[in-house]
Amino acid sequence: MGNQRLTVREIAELAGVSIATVSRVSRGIGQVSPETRARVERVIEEHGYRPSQLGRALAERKHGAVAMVFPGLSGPYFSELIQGFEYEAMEAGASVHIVGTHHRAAADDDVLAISGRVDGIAVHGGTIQERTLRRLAAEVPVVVLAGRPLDGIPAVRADNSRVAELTRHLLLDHGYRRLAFVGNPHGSPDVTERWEAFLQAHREAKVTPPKEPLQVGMQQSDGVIAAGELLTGRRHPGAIVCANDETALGVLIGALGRGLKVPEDVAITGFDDVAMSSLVRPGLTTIRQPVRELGAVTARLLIAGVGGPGAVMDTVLTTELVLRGSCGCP
Amino acid sequence: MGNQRLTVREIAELAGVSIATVSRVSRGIGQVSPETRARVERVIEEHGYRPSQLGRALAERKHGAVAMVFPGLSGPYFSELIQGFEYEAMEAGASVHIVGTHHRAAADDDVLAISGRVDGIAVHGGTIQERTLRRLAAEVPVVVLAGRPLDGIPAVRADNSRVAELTRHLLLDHGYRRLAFVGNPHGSPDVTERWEAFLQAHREAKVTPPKEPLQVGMQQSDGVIAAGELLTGRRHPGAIVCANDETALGVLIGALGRGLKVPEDVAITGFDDVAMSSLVRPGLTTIRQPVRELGAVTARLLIAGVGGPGAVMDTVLTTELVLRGSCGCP
DNA sequence: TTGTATGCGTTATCAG
DNA sequence: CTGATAACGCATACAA
Repeated sequence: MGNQRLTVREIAELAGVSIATVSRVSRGIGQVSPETRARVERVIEEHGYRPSQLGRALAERKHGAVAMVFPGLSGPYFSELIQGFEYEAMEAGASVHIVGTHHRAAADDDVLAISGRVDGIAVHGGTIQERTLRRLAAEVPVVVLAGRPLDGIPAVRADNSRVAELTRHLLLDHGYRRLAFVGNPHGSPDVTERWEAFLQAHREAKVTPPKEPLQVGMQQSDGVIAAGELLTGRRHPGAIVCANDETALGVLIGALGRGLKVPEDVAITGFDDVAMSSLVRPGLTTIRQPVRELGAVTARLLIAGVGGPGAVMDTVLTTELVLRGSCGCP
Repeated sequence: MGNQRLTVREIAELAGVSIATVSRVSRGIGQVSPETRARVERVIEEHGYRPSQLGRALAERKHGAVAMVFPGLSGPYFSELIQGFEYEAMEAGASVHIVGTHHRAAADDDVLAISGRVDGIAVHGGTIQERTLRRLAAEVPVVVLAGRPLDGIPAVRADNSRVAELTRHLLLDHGYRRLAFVGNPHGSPDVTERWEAFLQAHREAKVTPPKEPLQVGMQQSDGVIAAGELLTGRRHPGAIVCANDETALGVLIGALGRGLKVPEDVAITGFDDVAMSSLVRPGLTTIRQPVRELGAVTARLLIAGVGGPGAVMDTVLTTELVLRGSCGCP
């Protein structure tokens, strides 16, 4: 198992040609006589020769690989995102590296270290420090995924401002007066924009927003915790706007577990429109973002090559308000 | 953005030393005088020099990278698995590649192609053809993840035979007579073993098992479909044993959606013990497997180096029966 | 302690 | 159409 691989030289020896000819045959380019080609191909086939990606990458000064950096693989959002990225990259013939930061101290170093192995890196918003990001971009093409463009670093993201539309819907169409926001803007550009859109809608509607968001993580368990915080006292908010679907589902579970009725006692909304959101009762009102497409677009951008004159600096994908039962809609 | 990287030669020039000395300093090994070291380190720091992983890998004949091949990133099982693998590999200083086959025709080729970029590959059971697997193992160390060892290829997996214990519990403790099995053994070694354990328990209990499993996929939506198949007629099974939690949750949703009571009208069990399984009502009776650990162990094995004399050929992690409400337990 | 020279596996540029 | 040879960026045995 794991035998020595043969090299061009050995194949050349075996086929009685030069290494240049082997290279031409194995890549299918250049002028080679049919007989020579056939002979070399036979030897290659016989010995299962496969050119070393390493040697090739070194000679071509190009890795044929891209990387994606994200905090962790928790929940359907990141699964979809990575899947979209990976699929698109593989289709384009690029190998895919992943780096989960997992809030490790060494994460920034790991990200910098990987810059020497890839032609481009997609960094999920809020996973590494800004200075690390800048330094990284000085070494290799970078795209910020789910974050804002920074200096010369382009971004691919979804339109978070639609949270304003959702908030208006809750305030104006349903008449809720006291809304809560669940999610931590620190460290997540997405959550920051959603919180800002939430505030913006309050200002426009001349309704007093909560002073602060309820700062919890992005996982379902965090939603359960949030429900505990928000729904204990007798005077709880009429509607809870969550930064993503996973926390919203956690809040939903927490609310139902407390014997509250949704949306009669409390309305709940999310962001993402993950699969589960249409399956729960009541269905979760949310904002659909094309997560998979987000990953795919990022991969395409990275492979096409970022930077250069007239390059795309900011790609914002549209989102869509999805009304289900949890906000009070029928 | 994406500037030219400096090479050893340039740093050597700038520091007024040879490339060998730069290499020694950047690797922190070998004998270098304190003054020289300090001078070189200053130049390295100043210019943000970082040795090319490529050149290094080529010279050391070692990539410092491992890969994991899996069908797709659907659901918490694969998220956890990859996370365990990735975390462990990064801790060990190895970069991580991922390859999703997505049932693509070119998948086998992609897997073979990546063999030239890594020091070892973990292949999830049932994702590529056996002959591809053998061929791959001839080129690079391979570990089968969630499958059986094959020839010289070692495996890391969970103890699926515990499904027999679960099945006995349903047959003997609860007295169900007609059980159904949801899952497609073809193409998944795990499901094959679970189905066999299911049959085995029936034989031991002298109860007639169903002739065939209900062959659907592994996702929640497949469970919903399965519920449609199994729960339409008046005479449905008393208990439904699902190949994994995700389908079980789908069946649960389908059952509740039909107005059936769980477990009174139909019992449902799963496999994995994903987070959601303890949150739903009734709680899902299932078998807990250490998914994350599975990924971690695989990464460790790959990095330690497979093959060689006295190497571990088969690692089976223990599983645990988790009784909750969905089987009829209080 | 430091430097020189060679090799790692490929591609690419020239001659022939 | 084919071959010799120089990069590519680094590590390392060997020499100084």
